[in-house]
Amino acid sequence: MTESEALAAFAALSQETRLRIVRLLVTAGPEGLAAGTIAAALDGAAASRVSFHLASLDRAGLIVARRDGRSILYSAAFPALADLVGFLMRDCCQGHPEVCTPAVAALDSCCSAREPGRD
Amino acid sequence: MTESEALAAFAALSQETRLRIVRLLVTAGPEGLAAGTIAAALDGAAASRVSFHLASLDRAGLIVARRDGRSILYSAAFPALADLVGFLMRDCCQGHPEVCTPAVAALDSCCSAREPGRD
DNA sequence: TCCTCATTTCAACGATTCTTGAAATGTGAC
DNA sequence: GTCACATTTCAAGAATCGTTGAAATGAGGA
Repeated sequence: MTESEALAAFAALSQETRLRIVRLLVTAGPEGLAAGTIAAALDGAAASRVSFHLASLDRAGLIVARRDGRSILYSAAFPALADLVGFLMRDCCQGHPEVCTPAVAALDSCCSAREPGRD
Repeated sequence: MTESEALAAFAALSQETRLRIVRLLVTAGPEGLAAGTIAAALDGAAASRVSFHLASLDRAGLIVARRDGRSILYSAAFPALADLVGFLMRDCCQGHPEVCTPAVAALDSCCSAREPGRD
């Protein structure tokens, strides 16, 4: 994870609609949700608006898209989220790395193996 | 951590200068660094510019300020960072919470006890 | 008290971002 | 092939944010 990638990721998460989408997809799990389902979950937000934000999250690498019939399913990019946490917390426990480092590593390995789709 | 607080935190982290400041303070540990030291570490950025971003990070709750003589020392707000991670990753491991939940909890407890200053 | 140093506040300009509605694309059903 | 549906693309307007330099604040030393 480079600084540019982290900046793009944080910028993506700093917008209300996008943060809600990411959290929705994080709890939805690897299966993901269709764009229309996401729009419906967001107080029936306009399709173009949701699409704009989904594209933004995809560009930031935080979500992954795959087509399923007429729908497009979006799911959280768990490895990217774990990387982002690692980027932010790296070296956070000066003098007590035995506490923090394993936690970051656990988050990373927890999520890195759980991505569906493109391998 | 509310959604508003998380949004403010991510917005704060989505700016290059601010992200560098936070990472600098995360690696600096609980002692923190003076505003002038931070400015010097940022390619000698203008004092007003650094001050603007420090104020922004402070408002977002990501850093803590304390006066030390003529200097003002800033340090990372480790508990807030851990909370932010928890907010983002909550319920991330559908079906395998035994991996992710302890990692989030470890990050949280790792950092929650290590804050200097205002108690 | 006066001076110097560290930092913050202020005002103004330039740049980027979000929303909306209409039109276009791509997919499956008849 | 045509229709209906799900989603994306496009253009335009309103709002928010970052940088800069100058002036103000606050703290310590002579």
